[in-house]
Amino acid sequence: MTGWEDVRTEVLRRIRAREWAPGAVIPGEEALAVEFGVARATVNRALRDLAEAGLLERRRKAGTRVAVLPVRKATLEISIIRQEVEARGESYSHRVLTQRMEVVPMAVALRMGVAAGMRLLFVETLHLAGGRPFAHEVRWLNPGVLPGGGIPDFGAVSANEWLVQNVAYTIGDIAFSAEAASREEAAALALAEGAPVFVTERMTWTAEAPITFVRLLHGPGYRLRTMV
Amino acid sequence: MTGWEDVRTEVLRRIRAREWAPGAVIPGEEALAVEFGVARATVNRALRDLAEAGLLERRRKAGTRVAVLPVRKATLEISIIRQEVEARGESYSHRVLTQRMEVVPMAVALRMGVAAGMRLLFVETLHLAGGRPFAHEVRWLNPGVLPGGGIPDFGAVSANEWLVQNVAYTIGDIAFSAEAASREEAAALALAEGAPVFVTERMTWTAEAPITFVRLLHGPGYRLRTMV
DNA sequence: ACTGCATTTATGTATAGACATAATAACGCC
DNA sequence: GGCGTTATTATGTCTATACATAAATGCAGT
Repeated sequence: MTGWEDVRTEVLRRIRAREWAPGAVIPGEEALAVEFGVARATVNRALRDLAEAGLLERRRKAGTRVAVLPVRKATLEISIIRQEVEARGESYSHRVLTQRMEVVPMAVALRMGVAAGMRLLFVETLHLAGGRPFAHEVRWLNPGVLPGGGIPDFGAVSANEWLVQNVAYTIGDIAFSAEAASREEAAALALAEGAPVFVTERMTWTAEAPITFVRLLHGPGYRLRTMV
Repeated sequence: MTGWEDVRTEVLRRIRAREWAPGAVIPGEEALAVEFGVARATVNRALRDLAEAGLLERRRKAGTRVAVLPVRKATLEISIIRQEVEARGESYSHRVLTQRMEVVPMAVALRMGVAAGMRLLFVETLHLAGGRPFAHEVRWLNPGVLPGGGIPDFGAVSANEWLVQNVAYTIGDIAFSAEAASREEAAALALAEGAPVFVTERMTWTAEAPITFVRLLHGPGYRLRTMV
């Protein structure tokens, strides 16, 4: 009955009820531990959790205070396209439209942090849900990171899925935006030119080298949702 | 030198190096604790952290295994528009275009979980960065949750900021999409009709009642970024 | 074989005590 | 008063131990 989640619930209640006002310092861990009749470590676990959620701000010596402007942190699950399609109950397939070594455009070279004029593997893929275009993907891939040296067969497994399973786990960053579809993009997705598309751009690194830059387009109707 | 973060680093290295293959069960906490010369609680902290990141899957009794398809979890910081504008070094201002009690459209009533035909407070706001339109906001607000009963002055503080600071902390969900701007939306944002707009829709609840439904539009050039 | 119960086991969590660390606050010096 | 040094203090983390809990496994009885 007195686990760290109970402590978190009670602290959350006090924040919501404004018993502890935004910006105010709340009692120390020691004091709360005594009050709730638990160990300090238990209070610590609860407060740390709330701090990670952005509701509390903690600093050594300064104590813990209720966040004035709680930065809401939403968590997105970036799933593999096949999973996403299959979760909708549709059958997934994909077609590789282009696959060749190509000189990277300046814009991509800058984002990937490689020298301008460098040749990287360029892969263009159309993802289909139930036979209809679902997403259009353009990807630049650093062949240096591919294990075995050879270029895998992206016709069998999609590039993203292959990378996730075969290249070391990575760090990266993602950006979302809305753009008007270019002529080529519109054609691939069976849309009118200039139609609004949802753009996901993902840059991925290992500790040392850039792995891949992906630009993924979804047509109208696509929604990216946060988890609860 | 042997903190939980060191343990996490080493475990992460083994996953990346495929010393522990995806899907494979890794040694138990006890064994790792002995190997690393730390307490089991320290190993637990490290493994729990990696599990939260989606790289490990843990089940009681079954043990800990390396995730086969690691669902990448990206975290977004949903900041207040004023902060976002000021972070760009531009001056923020906003204009309330409409504010009145209005019968909710069916679509909004369904999402908010209120009865069709109910009257809610409707607020339409234009957010400006450096005097230029930055975002267009449409909001339905449940007046029942407003403390004091009166309707606040959204001309002075923006609705979002006021709510964050004055209403109890809440739960909600967010969805993003790309749409074509309607005639009215385009006019508000000084865009051509049909231009692609980045749409953020946010639904917020307290434990009991719906608080607000927001539809926020950003014009071309807007990018939503994840944190590292 | 099959079903249901008991056993075993790995993770989940709680605890008291200790030391580490960062940052404020207090002090003393010029 | 202003500035640098030291003391204080709240959080951060580690340890050892204990018990809780979920779930897979094995056993027994039908």
